[in-house]
Amino acid sequence: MKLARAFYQRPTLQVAPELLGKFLIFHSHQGTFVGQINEVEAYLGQDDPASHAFRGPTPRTEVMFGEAGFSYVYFIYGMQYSLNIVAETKGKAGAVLIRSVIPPIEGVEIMRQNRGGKPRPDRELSNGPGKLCQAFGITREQNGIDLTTSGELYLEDRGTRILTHQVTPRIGISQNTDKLWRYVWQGPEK
DNA sequence: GTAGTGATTTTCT
DNA sequence: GAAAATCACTACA
Repeated sequence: MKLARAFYQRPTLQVAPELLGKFLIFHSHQGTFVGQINEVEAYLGQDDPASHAFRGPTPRTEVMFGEAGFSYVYFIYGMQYSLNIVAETKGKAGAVLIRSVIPPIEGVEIMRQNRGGKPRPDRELSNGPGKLCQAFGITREQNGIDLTTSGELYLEDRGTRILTHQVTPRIGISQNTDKLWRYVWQGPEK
């Protein structure tokens, strides 16, 4: 079932690990994409220098200060988009970066086309924040979507049980790297 | 398998 | 003007 507002309206560090194993679903004009989340990172606000929201709200980050359960999509390194899910309550910044969805469940052929049409193993399609957005066709048009009311983009719990997951420092940042706010799930049993 | 580096644009200082 | 929550390609082992 679709995750409700209450799931997101909790501390970011609590929401982040619970997103592991959930399904990311996106109905675009291209078709339907589904993937299972297996890697996330938590980004706070005032207490996290690595967060975009650290210096207070700006036009880019205002959605992180808004209601929980919204999407936050930003452009980075002149090349790629990244998808976040806003947590915490209204007025308090916090978001969870969706780093990876493995395996791609639905729309795999369209994902491969979006990723350049080159022959790649499935796990190469969406095992990174930039790759996942490219595969799903997510851009800033998907910024600020309410995941609890939208029929376009949302998260779903299909009853997956997470037995164990790893906790490590976050990737690609240069500040606050001593915090273990990256959560990695080994994925479904093979 | 690992290591090094260029691409390219949004955003804030 | 500088830095950035990344990726792909190349070289080499």
